[in-house]
Amino acid sequence: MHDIKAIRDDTGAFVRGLSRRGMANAQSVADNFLKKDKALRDLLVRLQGEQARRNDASKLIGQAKAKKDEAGATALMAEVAGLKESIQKGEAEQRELEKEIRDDLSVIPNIPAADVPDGADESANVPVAARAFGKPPSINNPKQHFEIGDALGQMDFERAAKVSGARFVYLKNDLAKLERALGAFMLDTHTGTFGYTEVSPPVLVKSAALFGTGQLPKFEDDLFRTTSEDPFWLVPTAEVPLTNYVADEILSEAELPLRFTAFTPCFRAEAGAAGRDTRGMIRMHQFSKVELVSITAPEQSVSEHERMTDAAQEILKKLDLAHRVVTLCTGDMGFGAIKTYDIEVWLPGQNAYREISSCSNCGDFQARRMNTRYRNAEGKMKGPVHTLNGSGLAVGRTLVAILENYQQPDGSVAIPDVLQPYMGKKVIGKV
RNA sequence: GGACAGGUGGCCGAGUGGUUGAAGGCGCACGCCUGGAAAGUGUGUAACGGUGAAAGCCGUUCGAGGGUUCGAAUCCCUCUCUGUCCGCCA
Repeated sequence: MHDIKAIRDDTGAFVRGLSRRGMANAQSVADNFLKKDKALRDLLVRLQGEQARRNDASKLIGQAKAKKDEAGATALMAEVAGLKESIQKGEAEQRELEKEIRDDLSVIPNIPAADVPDGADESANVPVAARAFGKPPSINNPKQHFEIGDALGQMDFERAAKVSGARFVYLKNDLAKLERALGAFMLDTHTGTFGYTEVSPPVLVKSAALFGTGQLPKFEDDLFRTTSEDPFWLVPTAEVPLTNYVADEILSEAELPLRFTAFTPCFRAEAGAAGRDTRGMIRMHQFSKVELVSITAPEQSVSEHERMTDAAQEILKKLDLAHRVVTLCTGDMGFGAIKTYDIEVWLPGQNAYREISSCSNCGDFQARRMNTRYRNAEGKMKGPVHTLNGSGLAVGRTLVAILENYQQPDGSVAIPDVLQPYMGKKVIGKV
């Protein structure tokens, strides 16, 4: 959520930022805000003058009554009665205008950071050379993960379709255990090496939480929800409950940054993704993910973003999986982000790098929506915090990457060294 | 799901229609006192918005939203959250 004052004070920056995102009518969008903002402030000047007169008169009425000056009181009451209608009308107008501004504002995306490359879509994303890791392994006739899983008899899409429909899967035996092992390994790394606090959060949340992180109101179609009047929503990512943990709170500067990690299922309707990644586990309605969230002071967020990306990459490094990192261009970034790194892991079966993590700095955008602020040590209010989130990592896709990168000629799958203690074995074979 | 009790400033806690943005306490800041500290003592300590060069002035806010009234933290309605008990239950 943008600060209307920021739009007023530097309209040019607002328009340029939205234009870089590909919004064609950014200027008229800004003009609309300026017009409504002016109308609201003009209204407030008038309304507050009337309220001040009413308040003064009401105090005088109290004094007159205390002195038994009924005539004086009656005269004052008559004066205030005239103001009443005008004030009530003005207040209704004020509510209406404020709601309009908020509703308009709530669907405007964040402004990209200065160092984010311009571009319309993913083809304009820019690799971060210094973050590249490893080389794709040479594998003869590599199989895709669903072929491997099916041959092992431990990955069953047919039965999942019978029970739940498309985009669901049953994992069994060692593959089910591998998912659990990955979650534990990722959590242990983030808590042990990077100081994140492990959290087991709710995965059903109220609408306000999804507004806070920016999924609502604009992206309702991507979400699953309950049918109740006041619905619960299934979280599309643990970013939602982890970030909203601090919603409507005033934090103290000394406790920042806060770092949370959680291993949860995620639920996405994948509306509009028809025909994409229809085979295998790449794009599911339900998948598990280890999420990273940081709440920081504004001046900390840029370095925290690098640190968070380091933490996510560390998982892939320990698993010895080749990957690269790209800076998303303006046209490919999510709604709330000012800058995003995507981590893409090599999938031999697809002969391609595929996204396995996305780490975003959201600046104060979510903090404004959630109303999360902080005070300094002297107790002075410093304003909204910054928030960041990243996958550390998508567990389902990590499992896919392990199957495809560690596949053996005999159809078995070697278990990466760091996971062997969690799995209690070195190879996954046919049961 | 049912019953009852509650949501007041950074925290605790008074306050049931009138000069209350809110007593008192804690905490915090600054000063006095002290060799230094503690104790004691004095003063000050909300957010958001409007206006203004600034000082300041004005408005709004006592869980949220409506309403009654000249005037609401105080009365009415709706919602929400918390606590306790009952029911149900992994």
